[in-house]
Amino acid sequence: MTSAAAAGTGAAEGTPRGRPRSEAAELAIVGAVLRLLDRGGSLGGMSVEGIAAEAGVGKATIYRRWPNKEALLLDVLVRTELPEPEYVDGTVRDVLVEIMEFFRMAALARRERSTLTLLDQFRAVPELHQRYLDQVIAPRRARLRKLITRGMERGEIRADIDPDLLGDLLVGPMLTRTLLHPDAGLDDPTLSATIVDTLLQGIAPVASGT
Amino acid sequence: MTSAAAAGTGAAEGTPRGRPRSEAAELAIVGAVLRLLDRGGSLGGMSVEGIAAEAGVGKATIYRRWPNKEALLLDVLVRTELPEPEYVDGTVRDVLVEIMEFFRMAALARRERSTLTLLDQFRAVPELHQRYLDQVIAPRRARLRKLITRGMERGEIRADIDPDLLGDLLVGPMLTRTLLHPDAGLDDPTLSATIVDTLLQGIAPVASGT
Amino acid sequence: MTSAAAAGTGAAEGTPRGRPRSEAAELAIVGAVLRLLDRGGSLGGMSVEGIAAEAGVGKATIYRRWPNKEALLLDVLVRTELPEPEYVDGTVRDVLVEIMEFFRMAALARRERSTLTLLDQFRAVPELHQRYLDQVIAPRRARLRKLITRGMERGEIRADIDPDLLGDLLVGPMLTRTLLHPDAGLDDPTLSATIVDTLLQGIAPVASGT
Amino acid sequence: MTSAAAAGTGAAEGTPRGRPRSEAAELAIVGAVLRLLDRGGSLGGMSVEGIAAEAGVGKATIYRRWPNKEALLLDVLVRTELPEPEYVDGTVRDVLVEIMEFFRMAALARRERSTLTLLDQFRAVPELHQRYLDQVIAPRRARLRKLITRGMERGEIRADIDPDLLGDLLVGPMLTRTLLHPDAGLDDPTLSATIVDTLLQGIAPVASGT
DNA sequence: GCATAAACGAGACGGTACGTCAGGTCTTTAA
DNA sequence: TTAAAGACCTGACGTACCGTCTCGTTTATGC
Repeated sequence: MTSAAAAGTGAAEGTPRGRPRSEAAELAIVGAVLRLLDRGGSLGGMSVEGIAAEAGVGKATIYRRWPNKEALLLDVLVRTELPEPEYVDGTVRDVLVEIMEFFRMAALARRERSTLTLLDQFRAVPELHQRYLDQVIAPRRARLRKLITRGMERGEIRADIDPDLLGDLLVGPMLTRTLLHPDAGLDDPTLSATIVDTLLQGIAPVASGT
Repeated sequence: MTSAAAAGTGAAEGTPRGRPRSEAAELAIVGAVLRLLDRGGSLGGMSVEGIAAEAGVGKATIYRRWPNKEALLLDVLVRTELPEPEYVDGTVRDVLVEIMEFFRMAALARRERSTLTLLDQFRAVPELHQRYLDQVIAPRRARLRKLITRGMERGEIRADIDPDLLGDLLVGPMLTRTLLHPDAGLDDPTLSATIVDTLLQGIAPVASGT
Repeated sequence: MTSAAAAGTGAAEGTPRGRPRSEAAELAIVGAVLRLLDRGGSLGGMSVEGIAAEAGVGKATIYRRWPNKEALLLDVLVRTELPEPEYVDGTVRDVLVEIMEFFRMAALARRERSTLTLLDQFRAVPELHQRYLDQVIAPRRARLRKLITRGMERGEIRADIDPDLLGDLLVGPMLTRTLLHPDAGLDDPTLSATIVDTLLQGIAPVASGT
Repeated sequence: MTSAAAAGTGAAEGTPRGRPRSEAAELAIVGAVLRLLDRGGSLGGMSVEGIAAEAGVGKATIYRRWPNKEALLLDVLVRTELPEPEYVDGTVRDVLVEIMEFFRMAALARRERSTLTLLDQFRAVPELHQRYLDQVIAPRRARLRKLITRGMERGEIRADIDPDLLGDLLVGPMLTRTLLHPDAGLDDPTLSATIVDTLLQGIAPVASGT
């Protein structure tokens, strides 16, 4: 029905009869949502009528593509997910810092916080909730986990730690600073390095090795 | 204005004429919200009319106490905040584990996730946003920070770390598991200890091995 | 549900709880419809949103009173039915002329023509169709029939005619001139007398003529 | 749905080259309207989309032929107007009865009543209103008037009556029974004769000739 | 002990937005 | 070129809530 369906079904739709969906309209809609977000609107406070007006599009054109408001908003978030750079080579520590920088930037993009709103609203539409987790969160976690595992194999990270827990330890501070004390911290360019190094060294006093 | 105002202003209300506010109604309202939440409703999808009906109360009785829906929902969350136990004595490590257990329990109470929805919706009502941060988050952070500082003074924690960052490192995994992969992890009773110990030891391989 | 229901049920509504329906709003709605009609709108081309806007009223206030647009419009027609004067005494011929004048005036009120639209639209909602017939048409017919019967008893009208057919013969020309050639005839003040007299005399040449 | 029209119209599909089915589409459209009418639909409640679907035709194919919905519906009515028989010879009384029988049959065809809906809807499109009056009503009236005039010349009808009024007196009962009390009367085969004879004789008692 | 005054349940009020449907136009592919 | 299919914008439909405002009733205090 929407691009989700397109992603799901392989192909073989048969010949599409009738006037094809206007790609321009689709872009106008997504663009309108982003424009309204940047103009200070919150995701939850957005109305389909407002989006249609901003996009210069009929409401039906929106509902032809997305079954409801939440699906549209989620889709916009998925589409605007920043492209993660290729983390080429380097010590695991350096790549971790790089990944953390990506998270920091994504969070700073100020859309992240609103995202969480949807995660809750989607309890009523569980497949959407799952879709966000699958399409945005899971890939991030997978990349992180792969890097961590590699670090363990190389001997740069202790091998007796649950890689998932380590991922959470890394991502966690980004999340708390996005949600719980948003006024502080995210714009410190040394934050990523500090987090990674602190984790690497541990918080116990140096002498406590014994 | 509301019970918040009552808490804020000292007194000097003059003599209250007329029929006093029914405490029973207030309890019925809060109870209705909790009942609806437990029944699977999401915070965002809740309607004042539904709450009033569930509580057997007129809408005006709600609006007499809270200025709008968000304030009511936030207030319910604040009121149902679990009472934090007194963390008496013990090594810093043990107390940290205890605190983390409290966070884990609060998150498991399943209200936490919905809470985040409000944090975003409150961008439109910033003083409510601030109030949640002030009344729920800040106290938690303060307790945590105090404990960390004490740990540093006692030499149980390295003193060259930003205590706030350390707080974020501790709380982060609880948050990620609440929001980003809720299916896993929170019900593991050893989680808190694992997090604290991992942090204490660091994730780098033991340099001076053997 | 609406005034129809009120007319139907005898009484015993129990105590009406809550804020009572605003009579002002009801008047504003009906008034708005009439204003829009006078401004040239056709009954069929009228929108509930337009009516609500013209009346300065929320749409829900309309739908609280009438279940749909057609019911509202029909109700307006029923309410604005001209009060028929008391046809006191006089020869049957004179009273018939008087009645016909009433019909002519009602038709001239320019609402009659639009009424017919509803009569057809109501095929989908038969009870409304019936209601118009019952509340507007039937009373008119009854009055006419009573007068005709009286005329027969008094010997002023031939007794071997179906009174209903006679009623149709009288009303017919008003109807054709409203619907089928509206540009002509209705504003001739002698029309009613001409119809009645033509019918009384018959259209065949006077047998015992000369 | 695609070959529905082909199934409906029994026409030869023949060579699909060039311009295969201009006329077939037209017939399919008109046929679809009549089918929907017979199936109980009202003229006003008919949608172009429904007609197109029923006809197995694209909406554009309809709009290529008629400028709007009303024009289509009116055209269908005009096309399905019963062919009026040649009223050869006989006394004027007999021919009048014959004409009235034609009106009665047309009214019984049950399309007449819906017609009236259009007459009102056409206030917004006055030239359509006029067209129906011109193409359906006026010819009927002309024929009637001609006959009446002939009757007057022959001395079978009083010459001091407005022929148009007389036409209205004749047609009126058919109209009232179509619109105002549709349950009664139209299927009585003696109705036409009764109306004509009643009019000829007049409704005043016989003695009143003086 | 009786008047005053405010709170109470109920529900109507003017609005805004929802998701659907239809009107009339435009744009594809197939024949 | 013409047809079918169906997308496009517009605007109305009838519904659900928002936060406010009467209603008639109930329950405290103060004169």
